[in-house]
Amino acid sequence: MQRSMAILGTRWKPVIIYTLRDRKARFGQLDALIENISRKVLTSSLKELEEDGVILREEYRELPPRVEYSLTEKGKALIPIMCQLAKWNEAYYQEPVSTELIA
Amino acid sequence: MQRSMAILGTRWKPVIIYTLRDRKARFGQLDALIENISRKVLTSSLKELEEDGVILREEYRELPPRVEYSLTEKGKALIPIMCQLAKWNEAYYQEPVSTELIA
DNA sequence: TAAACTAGTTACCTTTGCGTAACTATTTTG
DNA sequence: CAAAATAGTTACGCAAAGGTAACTAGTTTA
Repeated sequence: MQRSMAILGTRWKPVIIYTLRDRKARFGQLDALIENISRKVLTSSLKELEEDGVILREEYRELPPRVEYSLTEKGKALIPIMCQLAKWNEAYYQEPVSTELIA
Repeated sequence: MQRSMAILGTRWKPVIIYTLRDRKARFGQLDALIENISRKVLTSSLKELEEDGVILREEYRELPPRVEYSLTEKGKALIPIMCQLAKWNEAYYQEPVSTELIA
């Protein structure tokens, strides 16, 4: 469990994986699809998830450049888990104790 | 998903929930069961998870004092998810890229 | 020639997460 | 009287996570 958390235990990485559950996506698409994430965190999270074998980065040497991100087999194995995590909140949602805004 | 991550998106909270999947536990037990966690992070994580309705804190006014932590219904709903997350690592384990030690 | 598009990078800063170690309060036990 | 046990708290500090804004490079389009 601790090793899983060493890979996934941040606010944004599970959101990125969840967003890639049913599509490949380009950098700019991820930036647009995921509300509130900054490009900087997106860049570094993608890089680390690639190093950890969860996502695949494919660079097409075209003009303008195109880079597509998708889940590896290891990453795809997380899809049902991420979906359950997303549903968990919907089922048990309560107003946050601290007034912390989340879009 | 972002709301789920606002509650769970840290390295230790999922580990705490996983540890409580099949038992109530006292503070000192959790401290002993979870390798490498510090008492300080344990304290603050337990407090926040209680505020978020995931765990229940029961204080028995005895001597010496006894406090038991367990999962609420909302927390119990996470048990299968946490178990799958733990298994995910075992199935897809590879040597970490960065030499980051995890017990 | 200037603007737009893509996929970032860079600099700078703030906040959160986490660690270590020492300390507290209360009562029982030796 | 001192030590042990329980459940923390407190002080201090470091590193990682995260945010904002400006900038880069190469090419296509107006």
